Amino acid sequence: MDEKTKALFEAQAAVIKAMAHPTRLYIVDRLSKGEKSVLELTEMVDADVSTVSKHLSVLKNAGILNDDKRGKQVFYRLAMPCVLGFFTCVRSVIESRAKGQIKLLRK
Amino acid sequence: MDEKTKALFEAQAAVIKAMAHPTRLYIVDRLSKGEKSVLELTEMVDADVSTVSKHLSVLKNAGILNDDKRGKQVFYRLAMPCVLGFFTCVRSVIESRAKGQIKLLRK
DNA sequence: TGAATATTTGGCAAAATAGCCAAATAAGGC
DNA sequence: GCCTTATTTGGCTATTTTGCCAAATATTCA
Repeated sequence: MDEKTKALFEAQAAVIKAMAHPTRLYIVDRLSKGEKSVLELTEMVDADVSTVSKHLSVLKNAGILNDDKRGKQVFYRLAMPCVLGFFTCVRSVIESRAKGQIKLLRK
Repeated sequence: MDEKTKALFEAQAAVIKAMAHPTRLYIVDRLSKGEKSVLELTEMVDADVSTVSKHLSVLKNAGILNDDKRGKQVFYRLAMPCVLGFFTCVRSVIESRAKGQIKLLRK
């Protein structure tokens, strides 16, 4: 694998890695309904504000979210709605794996 | 966030996590062209066979790949081609972020 | 049976990640 | 300016992930 290809896949993996966390996935899901402030998200997630803030910055740095400061609050919103397509696929992966396991038991 | 929701997002994150590694992403990309043996993939990836084997088992356990033992070899193939849709989105995330940075410089 | 080939597993050390607390920063209202 | 509220950052430890080597396992062939 040449350097250029390696860099390309590293960049792509970095974006996916940003999504690869239950809390961050949940945040993305919530933001699909519209923008939310850090505090609003913190209440939904039930973790320390600093933890949520760090999750948000991971998603923002990956290019998945945008932020918008208004007054004392920072509102985050989905910059790339295409990531919502991940959910459909991931759910079908889980479903398919579950079905496979049932089949295995029946044999 | 109730327990059920938490479990759901953990399961979903686990699948995405399996994709969140440059080598594994590359493997998925290669397998989109058709099945390959562990040795073939190892040559493409340029890492230890044991490392590649472990990456493959991560992808298999996540339900993304299937394996098929024929003789001495084990052939892996894409079980869920929908994950290929990730690439399109991820590339557009990278492109959009790059454009944003250029804009930032011009201001 | 024994050698050769293909793959997986165990174990370990290095690196990356997560999450909490405390402290710093920023904005608004008095 | 000072107090309150909202968010971010620094720092620390615990946990997880990686990737290599060596060893184990499986399969074919002589």
